[in-house]
Amino acid sequence: MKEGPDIARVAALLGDPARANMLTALMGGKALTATELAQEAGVTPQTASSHLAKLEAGQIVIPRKQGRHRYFTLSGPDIVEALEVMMGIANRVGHNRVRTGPKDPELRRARVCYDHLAGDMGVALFDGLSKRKLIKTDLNGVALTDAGVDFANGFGIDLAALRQNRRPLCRECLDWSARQSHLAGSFGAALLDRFYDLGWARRMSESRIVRFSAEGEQKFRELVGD
Amino acid sequence: MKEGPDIARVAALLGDPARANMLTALMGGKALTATELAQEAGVTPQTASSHLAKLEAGQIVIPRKQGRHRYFTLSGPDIVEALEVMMGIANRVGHNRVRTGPKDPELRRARVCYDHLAGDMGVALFDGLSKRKLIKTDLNGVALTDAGVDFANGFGIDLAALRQNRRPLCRECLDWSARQSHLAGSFGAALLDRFYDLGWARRMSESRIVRFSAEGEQKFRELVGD
DNA sequence: TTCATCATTCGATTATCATCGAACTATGAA
DNA sequence: TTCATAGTTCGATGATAATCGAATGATGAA
Repeated sequence: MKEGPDIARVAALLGDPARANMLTALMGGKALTATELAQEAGVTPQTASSHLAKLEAGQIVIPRKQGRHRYFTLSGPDIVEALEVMMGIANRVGHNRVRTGPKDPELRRARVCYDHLAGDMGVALFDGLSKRKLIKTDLNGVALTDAGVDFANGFGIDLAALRQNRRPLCRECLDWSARQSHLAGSFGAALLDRFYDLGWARRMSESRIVRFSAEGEQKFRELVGD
Repeated sequence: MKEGPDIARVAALLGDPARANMLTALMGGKALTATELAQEAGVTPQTASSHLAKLEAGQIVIPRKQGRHRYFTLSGPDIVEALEVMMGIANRVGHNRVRTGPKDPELRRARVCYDHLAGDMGVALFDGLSKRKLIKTDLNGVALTDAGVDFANGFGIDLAALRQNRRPLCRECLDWSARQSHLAGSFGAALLDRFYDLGWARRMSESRIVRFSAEGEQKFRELVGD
């Protein structure tokens, strides 16, 4: 006992409902102000301020001052990873929130998972790219095929730039709502960016929902080979 | 807000020091009894029982009754993953436990990370296999090379059997003590098993420490090309 | 059966912490 | 300057939950 790093301190910081709501909101990838986070968490600004001070002291979030606002972001990809894993666990053991709001169906359909597409359409994307043999999955994980490289270039994705990053190009990410994998990694993020740029989809404000336009969805269906 | 699975409930279960200590102990891979876990956590049996009831209700651990003992194990690999990620975060932000016991140096040298080798020697293994080009790391992660496959067969590892499993063969796992990657996945686990079988090393009881014999260490050094 | 050990339940205590009202500071706009 | 908004600090309140002593049930050993 008394071995190693202190998990409890980190876990306790994620273990309060108000803080968990804030962090989940920050998984959207956008920096949010203290008041926005207070609303997300459903608490008063005073309470939110106290929570944010704790999260900041624990180096879970990083504040950035701009004018009279303070914008908060998650302190690193490891935080995202931790939240993702815990969502997977919570989903597996059936720890869903008591009230599932009206936004729930849309969320399960298409949402942003920090920077890539998740939900049913995220899973469809993964399956579609696999079926078209643009990505392949083996025991070592997911990888882009030669055909996939050609596709990426044709689709307007600069693979060379992505490779600059230390981050893996392709990564599986367990989708808590669909119980299947969707595509993460820098390639997954780049795909979603292209969907935005092409006008196929856009982020709903104040939410993780990704809404596709009619044409956008049709193009998407063609892409995944439906 | 009010979207998705309830992270907070899971995180709160991991967020108590006593429970975190218990779970860390279970990362050793062995099933432990309630009293053993009470000792690990540094609390009385009554308190431990209360914690274990909570963990069981939250499906974080699974009890198995045997005689008058109750043996507990982690409920799935996702729990291990969550604990690992949180250790990484805790280490990054410097949340180490206040008292670092006398076992600390040995732990940092060689310990079991659920089922594979971690610590300095775990990192040395990863580096050694890379240098000998038995494994390779690219943007898609770690993979066994052709030479690596030959090596595994010669070393007494049944890759065909490992492939039965859905689990990835090779996986990087961030070592919290060395701040570098060591080798996880079913191949990583199989390697450690062989070290045990060959008598190179053995598990210390009541701890995650892996202790190498003198000859064992020498063989290990040859293996990693020192 | 009798005894010892493992584990749980109950009850009481204690400490921690989330919460919010009120007051205060800081920044920007008019 | 004056006003409005963003955010924090302080203090009080209330609820939750961790802890352990004592008692109870359950299993195996003698």
